[in-house]
Amino acid sequence: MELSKNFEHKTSEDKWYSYWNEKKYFHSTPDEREPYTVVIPPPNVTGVLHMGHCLNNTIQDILVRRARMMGKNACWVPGTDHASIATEAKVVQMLREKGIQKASLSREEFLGYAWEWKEKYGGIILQQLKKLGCSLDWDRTSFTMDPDYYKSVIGVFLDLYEKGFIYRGKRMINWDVKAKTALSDEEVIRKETNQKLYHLRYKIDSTDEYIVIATVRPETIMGDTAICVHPKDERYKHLHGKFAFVPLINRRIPIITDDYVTMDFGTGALKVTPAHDMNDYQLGQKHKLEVVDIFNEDGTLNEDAQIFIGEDRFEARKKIVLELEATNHLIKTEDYTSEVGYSERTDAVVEPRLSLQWWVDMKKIAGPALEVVMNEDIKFYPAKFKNLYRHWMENIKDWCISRQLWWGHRIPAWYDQEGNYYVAENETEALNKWALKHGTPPPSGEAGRGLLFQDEDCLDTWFSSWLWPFEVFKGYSNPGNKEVEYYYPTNTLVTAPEIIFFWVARMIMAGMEYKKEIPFKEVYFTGIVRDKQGRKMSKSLGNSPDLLELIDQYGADACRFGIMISSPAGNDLLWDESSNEQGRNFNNKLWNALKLVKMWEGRTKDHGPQTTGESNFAVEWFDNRLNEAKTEINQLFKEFRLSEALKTIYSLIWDDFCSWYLEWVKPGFEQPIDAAVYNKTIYFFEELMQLLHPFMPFISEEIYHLLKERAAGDDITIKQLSPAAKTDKEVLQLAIQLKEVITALRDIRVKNQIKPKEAIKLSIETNQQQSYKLIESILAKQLNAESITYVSATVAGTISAVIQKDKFYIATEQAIDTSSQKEQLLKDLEYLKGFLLSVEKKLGNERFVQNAKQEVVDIEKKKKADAEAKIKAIEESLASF
RNA sequence: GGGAGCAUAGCUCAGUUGGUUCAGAGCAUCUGCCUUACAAGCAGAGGGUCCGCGGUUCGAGCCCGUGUGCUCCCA
Repeated sequence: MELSKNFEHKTSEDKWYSYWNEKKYFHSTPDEREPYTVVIPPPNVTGVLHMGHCLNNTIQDILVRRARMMGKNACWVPGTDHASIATEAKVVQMLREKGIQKASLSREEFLGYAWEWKEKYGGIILQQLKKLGCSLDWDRTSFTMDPDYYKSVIGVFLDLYEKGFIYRGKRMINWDVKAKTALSDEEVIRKETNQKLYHLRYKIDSTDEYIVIATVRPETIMGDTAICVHPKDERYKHLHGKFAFVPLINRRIPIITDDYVTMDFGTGALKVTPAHDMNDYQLGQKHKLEVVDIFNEDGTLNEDAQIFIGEDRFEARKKIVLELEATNHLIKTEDYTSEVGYSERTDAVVEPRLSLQWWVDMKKIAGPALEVVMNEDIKFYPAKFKNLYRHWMENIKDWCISRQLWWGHRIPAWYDQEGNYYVAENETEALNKWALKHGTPPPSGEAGRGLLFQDEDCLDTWFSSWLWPFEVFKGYSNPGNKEVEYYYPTNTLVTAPEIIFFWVARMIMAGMEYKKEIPFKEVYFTGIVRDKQGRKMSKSLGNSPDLLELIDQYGADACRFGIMISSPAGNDLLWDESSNEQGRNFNNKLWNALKLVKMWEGRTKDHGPQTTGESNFAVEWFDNRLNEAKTEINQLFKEFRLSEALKTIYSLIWDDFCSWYLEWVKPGFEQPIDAAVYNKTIYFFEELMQLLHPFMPFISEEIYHLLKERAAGDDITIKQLSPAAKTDKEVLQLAIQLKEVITALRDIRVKNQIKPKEAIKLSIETNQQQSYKLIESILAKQLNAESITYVSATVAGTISAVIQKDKFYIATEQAIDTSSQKEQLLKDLEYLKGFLLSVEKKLGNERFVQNAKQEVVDIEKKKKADAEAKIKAIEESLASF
């Protein structure tokens, strides 16, 4: 069969992915084998694949595919989460484009549109994972709002409420004015922002004096209910207990003292706005200050502001500054940088807001989750994240779980007219609780209707995704079922460190609370994908390439290679498109090696002229080298050093297999190849493809099938890796020596400008002639030597070289440039003498000989002997000039 | 303000109880090759005060202290 010039990734990818799927290779059912379970970090339904997904999912696929090839029952569960804020924003936008206002719709109508949107777009990202080659069990695709899953989320809420772990409370929360919902602390991104610090003066009551405060938020002065100074601040001592007037609205507010105030910041006088600042709120509670909330939920000013009613907060800021200036209240303006909170999803500046929300009391649930990480029941890779985790867990704050959104799990709480609430599975249950409280029989049918109304809010998305590791197996909705018993705890969680608190910590809490067992045995934290300049890839910067385009251009295997080769374990990676080129080039290399081997297929011959030492040694060596590499790779996988494992495989294939082995066994032009060597070569190639398969699944499957005819079902995806065999150190060592000799003598050829086509006559002066006999014909072929002879003295009129302890003489037609040789030998000699000196010094040091381990001393002695032998050889060579 | 991490070749990084000829790899660079698998390639080469300073040790890229620079997380 004629092979194409290059590997054609497009046809190969489609062909093999659908083949694997048809064969159900990725589908898992419980059996007697050991399970290897991975649940995908559910991508957000609104998302499309980006480089972070590429890294994260490639890693998972590598682990899963390798487990599948090592006798495990591998199960990788796909799915998505409902992403309440992001999805609701998308749906609202879609409606707006259709000319529909959300406010004009009922909750049911809105949810109808939302589901429609989810059905249409929500699966895109999962389809994209197929393009990447991910071996997910598609029959298990889960969604956090699937009916059973939904019920479980509600069930968990009820249970935690019953246990007293959930409460409702009025507290300061992060308010997203765009999405009009509360956010948890983790959903707020702090960014350095350039601002202005305005110095404003407030008139003191009954005097002509003023007090000057500094603020970045002049638009909130209408919410001021005090001015606070440090009790020891001499500048303000005479004002203690007095009152000041808020400019423009003339509210009379007290001047209070608290050592919370930093004297040397601003003017040392702080305006206190309890409704609109976290710290001011606490100060307000301590001093029992009035709370004046001047904002609407969309960030515009309300009637309590008295002025600029209906204006947006930032518009109001501009206008009030002008007004303050006009009325002579603005003293000066300074540039100032500080951190401002932005909504993770909408990028709106977060408004601190006093609000009644639902909370999880984290101190009650976090304990066991800290324990299992600290004692390494759950192992973190890299381990440095343990510290971060501990710090957060030990300073844990309550979790605000209510969101003022419709898309999500609706909070199962019902209110009566008197403001009492009843947490229950459904309205009937709530009515029962209401009846119990009021000492009446539960109303039925029409009588109960309209009596209670359900909480309008829904739950934080993470309140559903923290159940993911067991609920994808219905571990809560159908406890003790066969699947969850088999697959849980899962094995490896692969995720980004930025969601360690959002998700990882909370999954551990949920696992410990509801399964009394860890949710996963190890967590592998990937790095962040950055661009060449080290900037995080993001939509707003526009520095994130389109992954599907890259796959189209380079192929999925090349993209997987590109991201993995530049990804040191657990560290951020600087990704550059050129790494995909490296992947594509590697594909090309593999393809060409295949073409070479296939050329031999019709030309095998039993005991042909190629059955010589060269092939035997080459085969024996590569067999050992392969097993040596397998052992290394096993170890690297144990330590999650996947990038290193890929580098090892890359070098094994490119350098050892292609550059050395194939050249050593390659027959002359149109010459036959020994059948035994050919079969061994096919076997080696297969083994290499198996090692490579988890990293580059498509081309490895393709080549596996082109190497020879395969029986039905003989596919690399499910072929089991054979264990690493013991290696013969002598063979490996001899090959290293052989390669060194070839490289050094090639260097001499280049330096003496001997044309590649020009044959040389090689003489070797050595005391290990037996070893050279084994590799003689390889040497001859690799160096284009027409003859190799063994000598016991210098050969006159040749180029000489000293490699290790042996001397080599190259006879050529060309004139010899002895000066450069001599120069090189002198340089080597000088280095060796210096080296010898340092070794002798070490050995002459009594304390070294006494203190160092015996093997270290022995090594030094060997170094000394080797150096002396080599010096002798060089000196002899030099003498012959 | 609190905590964590990093600093090794032009770039990205290995360097695993301190001890081989230990100063490495890949990419990039340079030189020579269109050698019948591969120019997306082959052969070869150059390149580093292991951030500065001090200490421990027979011995430090590795351990300790300190300074500098950078990054991240939390307030």
